[in-house]
Amino acid sequence: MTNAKDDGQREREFLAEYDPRAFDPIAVTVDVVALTLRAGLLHVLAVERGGPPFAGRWALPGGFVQAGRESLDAAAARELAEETGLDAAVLDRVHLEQLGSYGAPDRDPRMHVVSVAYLAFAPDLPEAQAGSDAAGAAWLPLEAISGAEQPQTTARRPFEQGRRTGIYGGGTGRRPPESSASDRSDADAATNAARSAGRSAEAAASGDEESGFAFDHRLILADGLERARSRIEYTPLATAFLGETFTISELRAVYETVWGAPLHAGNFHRKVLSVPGFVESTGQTASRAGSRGGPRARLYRAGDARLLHPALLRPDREESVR
Amino acid sequence: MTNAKDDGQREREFLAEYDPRAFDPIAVTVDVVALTLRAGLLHVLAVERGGPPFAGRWALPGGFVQAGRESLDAAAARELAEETGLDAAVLDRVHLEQLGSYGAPDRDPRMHVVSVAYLAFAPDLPEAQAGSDAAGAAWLPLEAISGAEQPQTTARRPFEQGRRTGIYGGGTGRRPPESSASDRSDADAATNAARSAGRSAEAAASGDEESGFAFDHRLILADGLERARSRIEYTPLATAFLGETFTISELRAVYETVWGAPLHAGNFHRKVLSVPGFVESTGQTASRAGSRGGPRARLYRAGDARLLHPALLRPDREESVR
DNA sequence: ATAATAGTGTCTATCAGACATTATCGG
DNA sequence: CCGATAATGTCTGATAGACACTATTAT
Repeated sequence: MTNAKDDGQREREFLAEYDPRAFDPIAVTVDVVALTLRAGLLHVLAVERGGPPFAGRWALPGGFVQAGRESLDAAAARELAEETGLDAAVLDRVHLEQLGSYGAPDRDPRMHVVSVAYLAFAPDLPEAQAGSDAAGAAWLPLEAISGAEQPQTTARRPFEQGRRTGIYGGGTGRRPPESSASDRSDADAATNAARSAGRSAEAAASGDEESGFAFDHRLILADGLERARSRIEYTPLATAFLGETFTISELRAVYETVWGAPLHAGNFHRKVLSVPGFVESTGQTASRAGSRGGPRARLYRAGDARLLHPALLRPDREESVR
Repeated sequence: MTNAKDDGQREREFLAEYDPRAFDPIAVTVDVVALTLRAGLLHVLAVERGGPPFAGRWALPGGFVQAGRESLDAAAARELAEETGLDAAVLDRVHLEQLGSYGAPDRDPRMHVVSVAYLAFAPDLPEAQAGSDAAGAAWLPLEAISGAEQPQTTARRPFEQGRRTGIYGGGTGRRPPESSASDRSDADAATNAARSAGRSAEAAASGDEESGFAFDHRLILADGLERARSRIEYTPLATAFLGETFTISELRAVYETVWGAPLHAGNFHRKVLSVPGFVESTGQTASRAGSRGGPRARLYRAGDARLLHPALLRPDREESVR
């Protein structure tokens, strides 16, 4: 199929003449949705923009990809490191994966900017450090931002209201339809990348007034949260929110917080231990019990599975699925 | 938090002075992994490159995003339309979703190019039309390309070897370990976007000799295939490979071809009909039976579900999961 | 002592999958 | 007629979830 004549020659000539500036430029940035658990609440890393556009507004940590010098993954890791002030050792324990790309022409008022978004799961980290071009950085509790990106349940904090029973805490089995599934509920369980790009940015160039987020970062955040909820179903990544060792209860708290729904302690316990490779015992026991008593829990560490089989499926979303 | 003083004024001044060419450029392209079923085999749309780099090699259809004028989704749809020569009516029936972004600095010899990859599911379409900068376009049968991106089963064609029983065709239940899971098997079932970006392109700037694909398009294709296998588990998108109406057997053939494994006809039939919103009856019957006889099958069309609950899980991959 | 928790046992409805059966059609 | 297929029925093992119970700890 290929005329092998002197392709190499022609390619070299072509490249010598190639002018990278011969077209309208599009800038490429990475933005990171970095999630962590602090005091039983999901937090997202945010920076306060130091300069225009959107000076003074919150934004996801991120920045321009260094052309010709780094991959997208490397750029995301670099931005995350700059904004958290963490050394490589700690960053090794942070899970980082690509979320999706956002490229509406008007999502940045300066020019056409394509942002490759990343999703990070981090254990509880020290306070954030403001990077170079940011006025400040902080872990924002998600509840303080908006209610729209919360799960389909009305329960905001898992532990507050009357305890429900059952691993998926339904009591009577399935829960009532509740709010007539907003358009956001079409976010796919497996991947929601399809929704990510090129939507005619509702809140784009003007930022999102309600949340205070710059650009379309509130949309990216919402997609990241939905992805996080889905990821912990099929992967052991919930352990990335915890330390080296942890108890089953701590792991359950991760699920309850990310999903926003209480789970049945007993069933969850048995289920986690039954999934091969999810967690492995350390043989040790927590030095102290919980603040409200109870036996001291055994300690586990993350297993070697990269996928959960069978998966830990979320509470039924039957009605919100159509 | 925002000093509302004269932010608007400062933003306008800033934007007036902003120079989009003040930094090293990165080009942004979209590339489409367009899949279809022809004669019972998965085919991918490919173009033969008309000019350097990689002149004469196969590549995924794609091209540069038009700066400031189109979103990523729009660019992908445009490239797909150009390369297939289809009108908007037919393209409406093609499913298109974002797959992931690839941005290794050396993946294109010309300059740093970030490619946003898309995945398309299309019904059987007429022959492809070569676009402007392509020497030719064709639907390539996947088997002719390489074996590496095939599913974990050794079965290449579902219908060939001795028919296995059971919806997931195990006969004795679980299948033997088979090949010791290559590194590719870590591809996540829910989403494999994490693997997509910035890998230090093994076969990057030199293209992939074995497959004949330019750039890192063979990697993108492999990721697209894995995503396709996963997508039809949790979504009704398998119907996107079929016409307006279809029989359950035709739908089963889609699954068998994409997964590369035979399924049990009876169990599959019952399962599909039991998932709410997957398919809905047209009340009609196929005008003719299959080539080898049998009763005429009833015709269905795609239902209104966007997610399958419960999902149609793939045959057990227990051993390949760790 | 009281209350909450860790961990385990058990029961039931549901479901995946193995297997069987009947009716219908093409060759 | 023969063989393959569509569609349905039935059985079994596994599992999700409801519920109960014991032992252990903090307050």
